This record gives sequence, C-alpha cells and structure tokens, in this order.
Amino acid sequence: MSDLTNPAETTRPAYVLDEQVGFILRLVGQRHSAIFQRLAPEGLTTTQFAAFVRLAELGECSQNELGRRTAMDVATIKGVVDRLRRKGMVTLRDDPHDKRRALLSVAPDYAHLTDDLYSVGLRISAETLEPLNRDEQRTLLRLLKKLR
Amino acid sequence: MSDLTNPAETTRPAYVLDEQVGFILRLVGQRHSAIFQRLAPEGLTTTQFAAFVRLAELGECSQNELGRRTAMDVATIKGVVDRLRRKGMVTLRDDPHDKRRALLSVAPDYAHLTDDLYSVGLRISAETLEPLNRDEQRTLLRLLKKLR
DNA sequence: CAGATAACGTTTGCATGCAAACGACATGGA
DNA sequence: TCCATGTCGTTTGCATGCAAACGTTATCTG
Repeated sequence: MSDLTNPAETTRPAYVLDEQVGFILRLVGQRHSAIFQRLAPEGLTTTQFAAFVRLAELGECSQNELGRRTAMDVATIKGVVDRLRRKGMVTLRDDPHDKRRALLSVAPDYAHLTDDLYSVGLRISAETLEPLNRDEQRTLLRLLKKLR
Repeated sequence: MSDLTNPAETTRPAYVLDEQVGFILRLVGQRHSAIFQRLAPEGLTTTQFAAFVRLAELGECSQNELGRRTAMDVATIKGVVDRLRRKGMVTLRDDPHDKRRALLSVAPDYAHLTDDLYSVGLRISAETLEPLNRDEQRTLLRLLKKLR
C-alpha cells in the first residue's frame, strides 16, 4: 500500500522510466538503426536512404521540397543531400525558371539501384518487426501511424 | 493489375517508404521530441531527463554504468553528463576504491526536482499517446517493448 | 608475481536533427 | 512599378548517437 493520507497517491500511476513511450521509442529506434546499418548497401544511412528513394519516386525536385517530403528540416536535408552528392548518387542542375533553386535527380548510374533498395528496405522492415506475428505487425503500424 | 509476366511481382509487397517501420518511427520520435521540449523544465532534453531520473533512482553510480542503464554509448553518456554537470544538476566525486572511476550523484539542490520530473514525464507520455484510447495505448506499449 | 584481459573514462570523426538568422530571388497586390 | 511576403538555399550553434582508438587502472590467471 502507498500513502493513504494522500488519496491522489493511490491512483496516480508511478513513473517508471522504462515504461514511457519516449524511452521505448528510442530503444526501438536504436535496434532498427543497427539492423539498417548491417543490411543497407552503399553505406546508406536511414535518412540518406529515405531521401534517395523519395527522389527516385518524385523525379526532379528541389532540395527543400525533398526535405518536406521526407520530414527533414532544411538544415538536415542539406547535409543529407551533400553526402548523397559526394557519393555520386544524386546530381544537380540549375532550375531554368527560378534562379533560387537547383533541381536534384538520381544519378543515371544509380537509377538501377532503386529496385535493390526496395527489396533491401522490405527486408530491413521485416527483420525489425520479426519479434511480432503478422497481426501484431499490422496493429503496431496502424497505431504508430496515428502518432505521427 | 501489376506485371503478370513476373509472378513474383504480384505477391511481393510494394515498397512504400511511408509504410516502413523505420520511417514511421522517425516521425513519431519527432513528434514526441517536440512535445518533450515544450513541457520539460530546466531545458532538459530527452536523454538528459532519462539520465537524471535514472541517477536519482540508482543513487551514486559511475558514468559508464549510468550509460548502460539508460542505453547510451560511452561517448554519448559523457556528453549528457557533462551538460548535466554544467547545469549544476549532477555532481561528481572520486571513487575511493577505484582510481579509474568517478561517482555521480544528483546535486542536493536538485533532489527535490525528481518529483516534478515524474509528473511532467507522465504528462509528456500522456500527450504523446493522446491520439490513442486506453486499450490502444496499452497495446502499442506492449508491442513496442517486444521490439526493444 | 607477471601477464593477459577487461573495465573506466576520454577523444576524434562522422551523421543526424532542430532553431534561428541571413541574403537572394519570386510573386502577389496596392 | 514598388513593396510586402514568402520561398530557396546556406550557415552557425547546440545536442544526440555510434564507432574506433587510446591511456589508465583492476582483476583474474597461470
């Protein structure tokens, strides 16, 4: 029994760090990230992977636009794009209609890579979710999406 | 219909970035982090909060030990502890029995803060999970814990 | 006791991730 | 046309987060 002189004490849930969503999310993120790093080709990180795949979907696109479509801040997407360019996976040309912009696209040499990335991406997700059965996997994704 | 000349094409799930666990986890983490930053006192970050609360639970403890108990790398926990010390929230003394170690503890001036942190922590978790009903919240936490 | 092994803490290097401020350019309406 | 407003890309500053290497100190084993 806890302190009965304070009625609130008996109903308020105790704070246990290991039970908080934020803490658990960080742990799950760490595990996913380790799986990702082991399976992803070209030394791609999670964000680089997301940006590259999204760019392949969209075709030509500006840097900030790509950032918005992948939920990355302007400062973050800049770093990610810089590294993809350094790897030669993404190329850039000036937008003929807007002097502020540059248009990004997947480098021709790497266009074929997208199919590989799709299959690797599915494998990474499968391995991350492996401790759950099919129903649990569907449920988890459904609930997580509500928290976006 | 997709390409029937390739039977695998019809059964393999299509890769959709927005449906992958890793991508969704990042988005949920972003939302949680924004809530956290809005509600947490003393400018505490998620990791600083976790380290401080854990240290309060454990009493005196070495830096690497605290890192292990909060799932932080030696390099990461070092930075976190440095910042907590700079805020004056954590103090340090030499371990009398082991010259390699230092013993961390919550600074006396901040010992009273832990109760505040518990209630704020609960509020942060509640707000993060707010889009879900009670059953869904329990289910989500149960499934997430399996993925740690 | 001596040598291997392991733990402690530190540092460097790299990659996110966000806030805030900046100059350059586009575009709308007065 | 001119001006406000917004967008584009950039930079700085701070805080994780991990890998790898390092010197120091404990501890275990032969």
